[in-house]
Amino acid sequence: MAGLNIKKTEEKWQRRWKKSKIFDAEIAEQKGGKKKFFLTVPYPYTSGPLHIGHGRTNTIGDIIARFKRLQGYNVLFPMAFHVTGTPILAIADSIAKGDQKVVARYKGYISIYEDANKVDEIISSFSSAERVADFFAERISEDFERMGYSIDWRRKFNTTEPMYNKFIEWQFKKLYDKGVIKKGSYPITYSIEDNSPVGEDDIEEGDTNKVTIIEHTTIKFGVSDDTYLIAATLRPETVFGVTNLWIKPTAKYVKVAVGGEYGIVSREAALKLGYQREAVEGSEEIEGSYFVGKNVKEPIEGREIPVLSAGFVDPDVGTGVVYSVPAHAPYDYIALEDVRREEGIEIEPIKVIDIEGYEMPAKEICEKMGIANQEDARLEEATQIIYKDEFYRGVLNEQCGNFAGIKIAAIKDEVKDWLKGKNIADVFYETSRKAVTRGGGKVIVAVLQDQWFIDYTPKWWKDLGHELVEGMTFYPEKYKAYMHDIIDWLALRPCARKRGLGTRFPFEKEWIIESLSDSTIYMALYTIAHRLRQLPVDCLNEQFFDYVFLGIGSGADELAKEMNVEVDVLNGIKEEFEYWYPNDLRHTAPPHLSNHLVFFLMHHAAIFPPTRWPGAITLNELMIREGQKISKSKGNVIPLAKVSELYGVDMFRLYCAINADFASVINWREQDVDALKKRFNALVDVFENSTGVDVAELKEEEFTHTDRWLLSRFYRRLKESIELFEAFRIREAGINLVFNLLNDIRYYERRESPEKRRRIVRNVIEDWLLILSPIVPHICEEEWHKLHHSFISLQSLPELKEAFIDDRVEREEEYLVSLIADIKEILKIARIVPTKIYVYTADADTDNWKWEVFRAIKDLPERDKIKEAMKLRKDKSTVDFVKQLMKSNRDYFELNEREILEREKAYLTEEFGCEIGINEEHDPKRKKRFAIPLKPAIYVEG
RNA sequence: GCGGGGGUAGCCGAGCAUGGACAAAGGCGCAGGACUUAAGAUCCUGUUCCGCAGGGAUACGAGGGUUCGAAUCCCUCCCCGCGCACCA
Repeated sequence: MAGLNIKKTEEKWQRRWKKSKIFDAEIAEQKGGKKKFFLTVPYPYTSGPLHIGHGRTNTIGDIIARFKRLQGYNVLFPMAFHVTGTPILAIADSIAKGDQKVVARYKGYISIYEDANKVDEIISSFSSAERVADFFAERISEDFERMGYSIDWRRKFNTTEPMYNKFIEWQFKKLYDKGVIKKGSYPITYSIEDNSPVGEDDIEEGDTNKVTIIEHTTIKFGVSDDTYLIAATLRPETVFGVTNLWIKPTAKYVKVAVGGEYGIVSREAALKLGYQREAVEGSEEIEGSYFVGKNVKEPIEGREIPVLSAGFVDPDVGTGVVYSVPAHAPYDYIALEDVRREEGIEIEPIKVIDIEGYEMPAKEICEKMGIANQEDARLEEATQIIYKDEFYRGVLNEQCGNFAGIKIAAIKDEVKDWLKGKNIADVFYETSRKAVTRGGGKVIVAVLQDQWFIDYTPKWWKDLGHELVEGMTFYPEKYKAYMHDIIDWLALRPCARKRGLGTRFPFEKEWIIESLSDSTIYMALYTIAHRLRQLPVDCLNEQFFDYVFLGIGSGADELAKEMNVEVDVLNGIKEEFEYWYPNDLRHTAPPHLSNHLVFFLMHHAAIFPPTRWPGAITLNELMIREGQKISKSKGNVIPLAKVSELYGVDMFRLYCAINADFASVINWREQDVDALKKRFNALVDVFENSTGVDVAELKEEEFTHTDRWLLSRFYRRLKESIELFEAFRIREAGINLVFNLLNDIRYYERRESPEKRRRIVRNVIEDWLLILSPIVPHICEEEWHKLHHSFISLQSLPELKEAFIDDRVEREEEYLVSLIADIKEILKIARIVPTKIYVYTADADTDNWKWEVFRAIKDLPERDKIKEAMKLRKDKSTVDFVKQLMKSNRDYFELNEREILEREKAYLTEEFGCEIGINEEHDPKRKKRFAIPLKPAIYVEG
């Protein structure tokens, strides 16, 4: 390693890059200016330190940014910080309250960056959310500098500062004008005890066993003129076949007032209903048994049906009242069988769904599965089977009036709407399973009445979204189709909350814009953020952004006057936006697809004209460590801040680039890291050993075959790598540039000598360093400076010396390698110590015909080859030859085998330690005839 | 349930889109050798089975199919991750 201190080298270049401001992106001069490239990765959320997992996406982003610079683009790669939302606030609150767990965790985080004696002082400042955010934003930006990222830091901002608020307000006004900001009710999982919405993280086992919201339909069954038993169902279309109600006799029921009517539901359901509908009042409690034996009026035709008792009814699921459709519901069928046996009540099932393969579906499935009582757990399974079969294949029959003859899948919602329209049915939300919060509070579904949301359903919007996606590049490509699906699926999205940090909702100030909704088009702000800083924040009103981003309004002069700024300043801002936008590439991770990315795309589609739509999205999978997810609960987090010290930044970057393709998860394994480190060190050695060589020693006319071979490999690999880079196939490019080239060099060195290797590497090192510099910029910068007084980070790709790419030279070497392998194979199997090795080429005097035949049939399909060959030379040995030829699967490529062998005779002699005979007459075992073109016959004497 | 991705040698992991050169890249591990006083590092060789001549057999989750030919295409089955919204 020649004493190169990697860590110091990295720091040195980071310092110099920063000092020389080489990554500050400026608008290129109009004439002869470079093409621009604007690349973004998601801004980090500043609730704590980042770890190596976050490092992958950002590193890939930087590699792309650097590659684009190398390609001659004027690159803008900015960064900002995300602060919006509840987590940072929650952390600050916990620390303020003295929550010891949180305090301990944050002390740990602080001590990653600070001396032990400062920790207490800093943690005490963390009772302010702003301090938390600022502290980590500052540290993260240092981390990023230490990762060698080529970021233009002048444009950084965070999402709670006034400038950003103004920008977000503008965005929401634009959306409001499009009519997609709406207020309405919205079901959500909710904790009664905590009196607040709960997400997956708040629910016990919420991450492993998800709780979703299920929409039930409630149906009213008349007890008297204004009082109803309210049954809940998932299958409202079966209401035509109802024969009775089920109720749990031992459960408590409550009469509640809903509107001007009274409904009877279980006590549990009454409570839930209170969170879902307006003006629900409970009154007296009634024992379930009170209703048993009474009759109620079925709502469609007004039939009188009995209320019966059933054990399977759970008062905490639905309304605690179930209507019975024994023809189609296994539970109902079995319960009714019990009733018949025990009480002698006969009730005929009413069949309402016709489905092939069943006469009476519920009855038949129970008999088939051998289910005989209500306690049988398989009833659930039977229900599922019937439900699915009937949903997809079943058709409503003549019992169902206008709905007869239509598939359930197609008619279900219509039936529901019809029932609602007749004031028979309503909606009741239930959780998909019984759940409690981590604190033990019961989780129910509440309906938020005045929730603001973004309505993504309008057709014009979805159409625009699809159009935008269609015009974009995705890598990996599969995500494009996926994105189309997501756009179709996207519906309503709540966009404001009552709690958290962020921008106040412009139309109702007690709401705060939720954190994903405020991170959709912020890339536009990067283009001008540093310039906006110079304006009073009050200037940043709707007219201002309209003018800068959309070019609309009453004109620059008037606007500038209103803002009290020079027109030039205003137009300078506009010009900068117009230069940089659109965002040419957004690089992020697949988990963002169905949330952030789709909003990013949809909001661009809605707000900006097509010329400002993003160009491409690339996504890399996440990083795991030793096969495990990286998480603080697993205790396997490596902070990004430690990368430099533990592994070296270039090493880390190389690992990120090489270890897995974008589409695969990277596994951070120490074993692999060590292995890569050896390779990396070998690479550095090769560089170090070559930069000192005097260029004057290199005379092209003196290049030998092996020199030319290595040069050919070199330039071929460089050329391939550039193409791979362009296609974002960074892993393959990196492997080519490091592993494969090192192997070529090693091979060369064995054939030649380390001294010659230095010379030849010196000949290509500049191009090599250039193309490798996006991945390992520090070491490349260091080596580059030994040869030039300029930053490699600012260089452009030179014209590749493609003339060195020489198929013939490489084929010749390949030929030699395969010959040596064949000889070794023979020596091994025959266990011979050779005294002399005879090699016979296929063009040796008598066998001249072989090349002719080879040439003649090279382009023919396999099956015609023998026939054609026989036309040329009628002899059985021709058949054998062609068969052999096909088996060996050689490309046709003409080489002068004799010449190669003569040239490499000394090498072969040295390799095998014995005399080599080329095309000599001596052939005691008659091997000569086995020679085929490009594969000589061999005879070993020992 | 909806959507999507996988299963490759002792291990990790390429390749499968465009079927043939795939006994299957690369790395790790293991074995042997060179170098070294030694260790480490580095380099070379080997690492399914059989074969005293460059060959053959079996193999890419399981089972079928298409094909002259399949890790690669089609079907069925088994098994394993992931996302599903108000959460950054």
